[in-house]
Amino acid sequence: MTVSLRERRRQQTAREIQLATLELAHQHELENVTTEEIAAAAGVSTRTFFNYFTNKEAAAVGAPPPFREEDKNALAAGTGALADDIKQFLDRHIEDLGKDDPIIKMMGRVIRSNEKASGILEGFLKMERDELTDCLCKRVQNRQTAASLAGATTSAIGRAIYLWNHEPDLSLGAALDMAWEGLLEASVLLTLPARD
Amino acid sequence: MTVSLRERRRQQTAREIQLATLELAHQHELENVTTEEIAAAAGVSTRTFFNYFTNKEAAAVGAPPPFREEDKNALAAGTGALADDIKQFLDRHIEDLGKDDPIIKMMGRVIRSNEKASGILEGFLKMERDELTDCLCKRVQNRQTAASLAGATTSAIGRAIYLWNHEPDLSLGAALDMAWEGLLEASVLLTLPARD
DNA sequence: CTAAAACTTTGCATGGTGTGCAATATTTGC
DNA sequence: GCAAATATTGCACACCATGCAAAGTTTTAG
Repeated sequence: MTVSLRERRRQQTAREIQLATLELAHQHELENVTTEEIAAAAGVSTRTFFNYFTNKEAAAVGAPPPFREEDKNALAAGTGALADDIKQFLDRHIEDLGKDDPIIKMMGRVIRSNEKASGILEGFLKMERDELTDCLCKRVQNRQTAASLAGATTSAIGRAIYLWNHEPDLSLGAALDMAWEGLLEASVLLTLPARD
Repeated sequence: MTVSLRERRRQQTAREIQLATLELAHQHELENVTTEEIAAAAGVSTRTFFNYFTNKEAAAVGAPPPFREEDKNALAAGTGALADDIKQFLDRHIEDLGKDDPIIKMMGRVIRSNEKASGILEGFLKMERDELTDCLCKRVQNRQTAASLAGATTSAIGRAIYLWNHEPDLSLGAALDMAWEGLLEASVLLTLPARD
């Protein structure tokens, strides 16, 4: 077997704790929920809760799905227009995110109302941004350019999730398309010499 | 007088607490410093510390200088190329930031090693981003475009501060120029139909 | 100038947070 | 099965953050 029973149980417990955290946070706001309540809801001791997550905000955020190696390689080695290759990369990643649909929706609410949680997410996003910057450095020479592209790209994901959370009838993919259009139009405007 | 004695003393105390926090954090890492130590170093009681800031991370971040109303108005009403008007806006803001030079340098270190602190800063930055988005909505029709521009702009500030913190011989203004160049080049690359 | 109103500082009590440690229980590889 | 590795748990402890009430300071107005 590829993963041991132990490993699977660990993942399982971590997920149960995250779900318990998000559900309680959804009902009472995370700040009004104690770690004790979360642990009880997840069926573990308080101490075990802290063996999995250092605090309830980290439990709410969990471990966001990472970029796929294959997608990163495809982006770094791509030969199409840069914008198209990045968009394809984003589409693939958004697809992965969509699989955790309910978790992400609940998380969105928590993060908008909890600074500590948003800081923890920001930490993950920063790592992703750096990862993407390194990857894009293989397509563009200047590191600042790569960093700017990576920043624009990850914040498009952020805006897409925001839109999707606030517009009930929008699919995650459609929200990404809107955010992406906005990014492309912004790029055009920034390169324009004179006003509209 | 424009501000009362009370108000001036409040600002003063807040600043003393922030400085005490940053100095202690600089020596021992913020997480190893207790609120009690910070309060003692700032010459106030622990309870008073909490009357000013809800936690030590907030004390480290303090209250970042806001955008100037005049600059926002100039940007919203500007008639030059959008890129030029935004750059001018940024230059003015960076000038304000430069006035708190030592504070920002110390803060940078704290924020890079403390998730809670970076979440609090992220909260301020989000407010600035939203402010800028509203402002740019007067120059561009599509809100997603404005949001994308605002995101790219504020993250250029972030990258400039990062560069300035890591390259000893770089002025804050020069760092902004580098980050800005990166953004412009990224914009060109995103609008290019085929590969370089 | 003074007295009441408004606000600030402080100590104390209290309950939640997060870690180290040691005992107990479970899984794994042999 | 059994020993090694890993997980879970209770307990103790230090720190964090808030409410409250008493004491002190600044402001305002007569």
